[in-house]
Amino acid sequence: MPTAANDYPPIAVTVDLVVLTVREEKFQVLTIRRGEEPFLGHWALPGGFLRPDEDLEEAAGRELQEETALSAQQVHLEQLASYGTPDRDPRMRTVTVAYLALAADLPTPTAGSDAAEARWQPVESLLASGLAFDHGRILRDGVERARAKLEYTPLAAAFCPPEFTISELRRVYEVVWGTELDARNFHRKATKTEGFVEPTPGTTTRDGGRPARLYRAGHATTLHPPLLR
Amino acid sequence: MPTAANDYPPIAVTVDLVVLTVREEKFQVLTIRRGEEPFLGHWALPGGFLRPDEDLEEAAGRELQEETALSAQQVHLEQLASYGTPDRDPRMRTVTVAYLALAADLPTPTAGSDAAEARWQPVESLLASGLAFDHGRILRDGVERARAKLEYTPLAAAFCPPEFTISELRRVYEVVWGTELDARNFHRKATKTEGFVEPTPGTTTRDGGRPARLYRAGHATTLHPPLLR
DNA sequence: ATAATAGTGTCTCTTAGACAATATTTC
DNA sequence: GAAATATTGTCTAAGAGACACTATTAT
Repeated sequence: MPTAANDYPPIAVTVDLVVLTVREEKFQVLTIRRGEEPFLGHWALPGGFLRPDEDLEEAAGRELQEETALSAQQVHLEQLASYGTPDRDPRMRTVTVAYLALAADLPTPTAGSDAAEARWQPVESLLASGLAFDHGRILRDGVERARAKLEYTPLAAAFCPPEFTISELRRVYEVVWGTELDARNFHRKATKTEGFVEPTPGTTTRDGGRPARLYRAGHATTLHPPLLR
Repeated sequence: MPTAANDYPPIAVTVDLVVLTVREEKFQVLTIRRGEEPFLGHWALPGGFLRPDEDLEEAAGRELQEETALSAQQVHLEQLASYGTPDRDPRMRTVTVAYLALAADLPTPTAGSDAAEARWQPVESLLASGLAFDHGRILRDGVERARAKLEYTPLAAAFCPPEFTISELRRVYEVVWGTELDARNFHRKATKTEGFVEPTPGTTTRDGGRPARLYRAGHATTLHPPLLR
């Protein structure tokens, strides 16, 4: 209930992105190398200021476009959480709204409009080596959100190209969860869970062996029953 | 990545609360009647400005204390989401971080430090009659979050007093979900799901009939298996 | 005794997980 | 044919939901 906005010093609002993908059989995140202090040379999550006339999700989509050349149509984008610890940025008081983006492993340039270096990095090693600001915590939260959502939503398909095989979908689960799944039981569950995947006429042999049917993402928003870890 | 904060006009950051409880067999939310324009006389969610030295959750806890005299120890408090549509407040640009609070039906004064009138209202009728600002959307998101979390977390106990019966726990599910559950099957699931509830030595007859064993909330953070709707 | 709520047992159906068997490719 | 992956089928154990039945209180 704003009553006296001027009583308080201004707070900068930023939007940060946790862009996740499955790449080379590893769960990876898009990082930017910082070109200035503080944390010069450290890796950080991409992000930037909220502009005066932008909605939050709009700002997230714009940053995504600027940093990855991925359009919001090609990725799943959802709000993750906000972070506002008073000293999270030593220069000024900032509150950041973090967004989670899940993308297929496209041949992404990963070259942003900034001169800053951009790179995909495996989530686990990056969490161990550390990130600028409180981005380690943000990444951890994003990874946990993604892992949890695979259980009860059809979101694994967001890590796949528009048409994919059941094996490709299964590998997403295996890489994101870090577990092994029985290919035969997974096949049955994925194809029988209402609205998870829908078959296309096509097949492919890109994974070797017998040709596999190609599927598209279904229309379900929730998996019944869930695919438990 | 803040580079030039002064390039942009200041944005006010507020914290709003969706405080939910089960009261008189209905799913209710704490509302405040607005004492000034805009939306004078309309119902709104409690909330206020983020102070210069406060973390987000700290501000949420403070507002909760001010509005309900409930301490953060007595309620479950978690971040819900942030809302920042440019015109969400006609007076100025604001971004609000909404928190979800789940409380037992204590004999709450519901009299805040403000002179504003505070009242518990049934969620459904309030969503139908409308709320100030975008608080209808925030409430809707909070209600949906609460409903979903009952499925796979032991959070229903947050709506109960420290010691409760299985029937009281079941009524939480029935009221929040708006469904009827089989008392016998529910009893078996609740008591057998690892870490959901743990028995105490006591019993009570406050619900009538045969004395019921009293339980406390268990230590689990996730229910295996989930209690599906 | 009757009403009310608590709690246990039983039965059936569905699903999960283990794993055998078959199908269709490439080399 | 051998190797690789896809897909279907079968078996067993566990959980969900329907519901009979027993237990313990108040009136």
